[in-house]
Amino acid sequence: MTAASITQATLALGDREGEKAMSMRRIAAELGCDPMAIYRHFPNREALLDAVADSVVAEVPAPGGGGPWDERIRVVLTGMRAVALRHPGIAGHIASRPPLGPCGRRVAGELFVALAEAGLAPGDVVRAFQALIAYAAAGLRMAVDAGVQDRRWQQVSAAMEGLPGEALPVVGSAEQFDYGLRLLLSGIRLEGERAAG
Amino acid sequence: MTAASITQATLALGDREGEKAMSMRRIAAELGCDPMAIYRHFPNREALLDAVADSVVAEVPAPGGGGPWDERIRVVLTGMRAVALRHPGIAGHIASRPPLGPCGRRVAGELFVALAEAGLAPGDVVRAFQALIAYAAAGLRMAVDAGVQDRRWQQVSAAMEGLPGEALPVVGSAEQFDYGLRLLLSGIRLEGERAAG
DNA sequence: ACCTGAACACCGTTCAAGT
DNA sequence: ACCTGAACACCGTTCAAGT
Repeated sequence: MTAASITQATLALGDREGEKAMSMRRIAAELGCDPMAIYRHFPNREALLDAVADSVVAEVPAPGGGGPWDERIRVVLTGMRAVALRHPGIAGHIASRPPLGPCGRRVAGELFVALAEAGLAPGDVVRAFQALIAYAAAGLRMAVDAGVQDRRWQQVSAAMEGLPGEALPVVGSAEQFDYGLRLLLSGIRLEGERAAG
Repeated sequence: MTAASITQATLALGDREGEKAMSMRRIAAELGCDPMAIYRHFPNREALLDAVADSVVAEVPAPGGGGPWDERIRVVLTGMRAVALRHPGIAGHIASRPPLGPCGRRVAGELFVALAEAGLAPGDVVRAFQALIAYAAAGLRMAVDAGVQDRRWQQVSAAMEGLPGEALPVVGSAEQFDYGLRLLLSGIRLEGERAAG
């Protein structure tokens, strides 16, 4: 019974049975221990889920050092989305509380470096970073909820006149995510050029 | 006991005592009725919260018809954020499930029209719309969580080298939200010009 | 001192029993 | 047929009692 074994069991349970299965009682049952035994390694459920989230973020690929800054940001953020969706149980948690453990900080560091390379002023690096993380979290949430929300979203889109109902991009899809990410990166590129020139 | 009176009581309870106070039992106590009485007007708690969310979105200001498309988008989305933050109990729900009731559809319609005016192709209107809504939802969530997360976010920002710790924008602030929104709008403007020219 | 599990204070929702 | 509230199947966390 270590913090790592609890984290691992929680992740496995979430992968298998979803978000709601990761309750203190169910996790304890999975480990064959008393629910209270978990509190010896984590102060509360939130802290445990943070640890699980960070363990998932560890899988996010590191972009090669050489490429252009915008491509590196795309690799990191689409990687984060893909990795989170491979673990459906914890994906919702990652989407609502961007993980800030050691692995989360590594990813954050990569984004900071790339944004500085884009030519942004230090304060704007932080602002753009937060905007990117916010967008990534929201894109992930849309993907997580897609099963539930798709029909509702399609309703809204279809209700708008003059739009071909059949050509609509799927809500929460990788393509949709990438489109918005490219919009943000265009805005950042422009801002960096403005600051530099 | 109408759907409207239940919605109103739920909103008042949430404003007063926060998200967790809006339980079926607490709402029933507020109304002086049996918890099950609510189920005659709403199939479940989710549907009730959707109705509350939509009633809040009714307060979102309509932009004047005349202004430029990007300014109108800013008015609508910053208005949505401000309105939601005036109702802290339901703000979290609005952030995670963009409201798609009648009032939500009115707001969506305004965004669609503005994006078409920007010169985007129909399919890209939908894509950009989803990106904007995702960003708005995420910005709202950051504002809602600011009390909880601020210190954690500041940690990450402060951990990055070469950044002046004192000049950091406040996480979830209106200023931070506006910065990211302007990045997206820059990207959209560029895309519209590219499609037109 | 450490650990356990019973108990507390809740949930959303079902459903049988009453009118 | 309509309505009520007891009951079901859960929660996260506290804390007293045991070792």
